[in-house]
Amino acid sequence: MLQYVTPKKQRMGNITIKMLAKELNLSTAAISKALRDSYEISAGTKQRVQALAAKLNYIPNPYAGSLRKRKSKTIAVVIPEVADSFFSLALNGIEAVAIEKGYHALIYLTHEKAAREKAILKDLQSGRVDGVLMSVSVETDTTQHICELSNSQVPLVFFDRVCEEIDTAGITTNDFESGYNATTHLIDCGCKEIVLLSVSKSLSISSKRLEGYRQALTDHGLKNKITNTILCSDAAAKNYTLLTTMMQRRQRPDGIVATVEKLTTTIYEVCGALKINIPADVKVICFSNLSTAAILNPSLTTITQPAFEMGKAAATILFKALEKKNIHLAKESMVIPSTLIVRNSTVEKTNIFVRAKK
Amino acid sequence: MLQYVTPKKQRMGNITIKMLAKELNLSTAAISKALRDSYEISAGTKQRVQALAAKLNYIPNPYAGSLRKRKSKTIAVVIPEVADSFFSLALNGIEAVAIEKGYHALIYLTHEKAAREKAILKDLQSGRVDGVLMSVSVETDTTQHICELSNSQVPLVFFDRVCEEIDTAGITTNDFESGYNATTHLIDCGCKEIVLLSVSKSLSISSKRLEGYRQALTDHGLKNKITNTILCSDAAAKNYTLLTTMMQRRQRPDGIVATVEKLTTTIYEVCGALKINIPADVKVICFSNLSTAAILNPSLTTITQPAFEMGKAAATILFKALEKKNIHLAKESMVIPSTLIVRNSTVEKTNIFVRAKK
DNA sequence: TTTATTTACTTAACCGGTTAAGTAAATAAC
DNA sequence: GTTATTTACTTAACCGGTTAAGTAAATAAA
Repeated sequence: MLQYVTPKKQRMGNITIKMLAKELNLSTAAISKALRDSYEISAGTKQRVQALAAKLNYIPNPYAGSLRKRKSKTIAVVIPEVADSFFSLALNGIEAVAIEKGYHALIYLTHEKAAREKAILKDLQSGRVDGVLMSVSVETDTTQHICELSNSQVPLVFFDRVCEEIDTAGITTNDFESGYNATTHLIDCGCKEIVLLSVSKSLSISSKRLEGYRQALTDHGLKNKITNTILCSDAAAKNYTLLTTMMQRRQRPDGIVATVEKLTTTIYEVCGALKINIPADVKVICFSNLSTAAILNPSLTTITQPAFEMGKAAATILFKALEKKNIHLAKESMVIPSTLIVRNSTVEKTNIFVRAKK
Repeated sequence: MLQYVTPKKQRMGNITIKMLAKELNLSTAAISKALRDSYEISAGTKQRVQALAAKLNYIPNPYAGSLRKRKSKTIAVVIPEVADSFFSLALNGIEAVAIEKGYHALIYLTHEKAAREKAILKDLQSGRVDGVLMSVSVETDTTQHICELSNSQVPLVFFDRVCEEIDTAGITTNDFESGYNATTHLIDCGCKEIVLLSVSKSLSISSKRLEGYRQALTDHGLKNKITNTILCSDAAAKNYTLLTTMMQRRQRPDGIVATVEKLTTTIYEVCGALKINIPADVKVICFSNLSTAAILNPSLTTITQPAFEMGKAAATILFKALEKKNIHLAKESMVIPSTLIVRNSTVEKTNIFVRAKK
């Protein structure tokens, strides 16, 4: 029953409107209109056209329509990488909305390279997409390429890593607060020597999280520690060295705020190698969407961003702009709060396993 | 210096070949040829055309060319989900090759639904893409929609989850062997009551891993245990219940082979809740690409698939087929082996942290 | 009955490129 | 000096749809 009968040799190209027209002795215009259920076509003709189209499995060529209508029904998603919980969840949210709206999503990875980002955005001025969702790369320190995209009438919505110089919508999370809360949590846990690990100086999220961190230290009488930050890189090996040095210095940190997920592994490995106990010797909190945070050794206290929701919100706003004209995108910006989830990397082991939710 | 000077109000649409032609008093054909460096155009004219194109930031409309050339320079990637280490790494590999070849990648998520998969593949018959890379959904139990895509001249390459009824290339890993090795590893570790957790009955990878598991049990005198398998679902909560029941039954398993990554969390949580010690009471090995496997509690023994390489290989083969005609795709199939990485979930804790590689 | 309107189409232009075929002028061959 | 060839283009068709404008026949209004 599940067997598939090989169909008779199919024509080379696909079925076109022209073929339907010839078959039914109608003009291509009539076919086009019949398929779009135009009032100009009689019910009977519509029936015949639609029946034949279904029978021959007619599927319109999307590019022909795109050309004429100057709409591609396609958006671009430009992100630094996809092998990252935050971005893959966000992409998931974006795709969900796109599918629902009948749009297609092109994916582009910058791998944190400004040059790649520039090349991608330049291509996107071609009319290939109706709009762009993006999260800027770590390397991005100029905005000209983004400006040029904006100037060529392509609606753009940022998510997470926004570019504030550009007058458009940005979906962010409460980075300042989160940085503040993460730091305060460590302070509450008794940390005095808190270090912040960043991965960029220019990124909006980095500087906001940093500001939150500094404010928290200031508010809690640790203002003299606010320069306790370390700029990590993209290379895990480099970071391993960097963190090893850090954990061996005279005034060893007793608290770490990691502003990016991928530093988690390195931190755990360095502490493991140096026999530094988490959380007894050093408490660790990470900005992370790792699904395995709860089952790490020890389980990881996180600031968890609403990744899926942010992707969804960004896409929703973009489509709103694509559907209605004259939306001032900048006014559509949103902030969706992150959640601080306390686990064993900042409090003594209780070994409580939380029931999987939903 | 990094300041961006707002450009003079730009024209509505983009620059077209027609505009360049008018400006230079040439035909559109001449412009087109000049831009493609045709021998039919004089050096001087080419210079002028290219200079003006650069000055006005001319970017060709991709859909106009696609329509005429019947090539979209775009491929589709159809995968069950993206928030999964294997697929995001594979996507990464795919994108790397696509970019290099000047192709664009559309991403489609089936969310393991056969209906979504069908709708997507139907759309892809439109000429939207030149080729398709896919990993079938768990629900897929018929092949008609895939046959139809193949029949409409769209080259298709499977990766990981192949569909053997279709005569095309498939990039897989050594699933049988991996199932065999995983099971043998547990047997070597002393397990007698080994259970295999699957997520599908029909998926090629599932059945191969299962066969490997059964062969291993048979080869080691545990043939009577080969029906010790549990079919899990997509819902974490359901699986939690399922596994809780399993771990409470009279003959409790002392070894678990989880054939999918996402079961890891549930297994750890259930064992945690029931105070079952891993690896003392039960040893666990997972098919997984989790970057955090090494820092889990306990660190996780895995069968790690070459995800990035598989994506890369699949894309490479697809592009080969797109560039040269008459490639019999089925003959291009490849098997890239997975790696068994022993960690603390199957052997007594040694608390060795391995240095981050690379 | 005559004119106005509606119905159900067709014609043709258009989207923005590519490319086969044609052509005038310059250069080469005889 | 005449013909053949090459150079450097132009013209026009084409890809596969959409849509503004036109039209013949049927129906409604005057």
